[in-house]
Amino acid sequence: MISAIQMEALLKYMSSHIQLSPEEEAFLLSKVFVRKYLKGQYIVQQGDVCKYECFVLSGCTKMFYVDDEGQEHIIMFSIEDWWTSDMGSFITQTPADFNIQCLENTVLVMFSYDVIEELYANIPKLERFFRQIIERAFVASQKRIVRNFALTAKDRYLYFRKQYPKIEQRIPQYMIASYLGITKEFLSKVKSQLILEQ
Amino acid sequence: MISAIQMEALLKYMSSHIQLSPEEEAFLLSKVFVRKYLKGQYIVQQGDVCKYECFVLSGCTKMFYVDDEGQEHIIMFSIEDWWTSDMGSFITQTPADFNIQCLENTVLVMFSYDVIEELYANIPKLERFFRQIIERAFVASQKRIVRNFALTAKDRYLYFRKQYPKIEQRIPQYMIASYLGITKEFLSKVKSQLILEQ
DNA sequence: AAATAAGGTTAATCTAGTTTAACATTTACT
DNA sequence: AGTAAATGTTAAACTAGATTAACCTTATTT
Repeated sequence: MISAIQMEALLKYMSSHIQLSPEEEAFLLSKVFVRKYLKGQYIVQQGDVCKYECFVLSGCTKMFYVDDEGQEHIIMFSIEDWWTSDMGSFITQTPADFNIQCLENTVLVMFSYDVIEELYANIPKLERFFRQIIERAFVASQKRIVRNFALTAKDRYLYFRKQYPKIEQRIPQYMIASYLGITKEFLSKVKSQLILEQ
Repeated sequence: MISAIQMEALLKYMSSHIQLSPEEEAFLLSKVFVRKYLKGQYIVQQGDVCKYECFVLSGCTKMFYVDDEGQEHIIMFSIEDWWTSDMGSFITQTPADFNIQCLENTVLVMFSYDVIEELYANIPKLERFFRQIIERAFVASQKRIVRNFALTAKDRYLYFRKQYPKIEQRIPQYMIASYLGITKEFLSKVKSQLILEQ
């Protein structure tokens, strides 16, 4: 279900945030499993219930919403050592508003709803850990709302490039445009202006 | 520090989400205090450390960011039975990016950083409760990002009006415009178009 | 009741970003 | 290597929403 190398990667991530006893680590590992997806495959589709919170061991995903006009709006990317799920769907176990799709071949550790609840019940430290992760994600989300209001497209792009240099390398430009809330054509224009400036 | 009526209001809210024993309730109440603010007063100012998570017993607040041009961007409003704090500042105990100001005379139950930690340590149910609150806030924040991308100003306004009819009544229109990410002039135009339509 | 301040409206002008469409470049596949 | 598909660029025409500025309406204060 989960190889020694994968276990190690997950525990290494965990231990950089909380200290688990060997028993707690073993308990955690006994409850989760690993799943591999190919580039292009969907982890969650709009309308399905999101059954897992997924920890990314390797690869890259995008979470996005498709609006009434069929336009895609990218909410977030996830790479190694980050999480992905439609949390709204997961916590209520109702149909998802968002899609999650792999932009590369991707390996995930899958935490089901019941497993998460069991882990919270048995290892209070883990509930604390997840609370803190979500707190940070919420803060980041609020700050993104403000940036979208207060900054121009150019400054949002510069911020993204500075904040997520690793992600920019791996992802087609038209998806970055979608994440920034602008068209690919306009991002292209912004980039050519930036080149002229320096 | 906290009156019987105020205690009752806080416990009523709590009990609609979690079940606390009388001892746990008493412990909680012994750790918090109530503070009253007048209309216009600041609970948190950009640059200060946010020392409390505040539960709103009565009144109304706005949280906002002031950008380099001096423009105000409203992130959220809080009314009765909701929480307010600059969570980014609170969880790291570093200077706040945002301001929180009272739009009416406001009565708050104040949870300091140390008290929150103590409550988490002594009442695991409370940590669970706060985790769930933040999960929901995060989901709402992500959905707001998507709405800001996918909807026109008019549709964002209609959504706001439908979702928060009570808040709309209490708040000047120019602040709703700021929350929606548009100018007061444009919101005025949107509203007059809506009147013509029906 | 007048005066002031705070909030809201209207309209003309302007601009950041969109749309459309044609073309260029890179990547992946046989 | 050659072709198709995916990604990126450029430029002209357009639009949602911003800006400016003048005016109107409603509360609040004296």
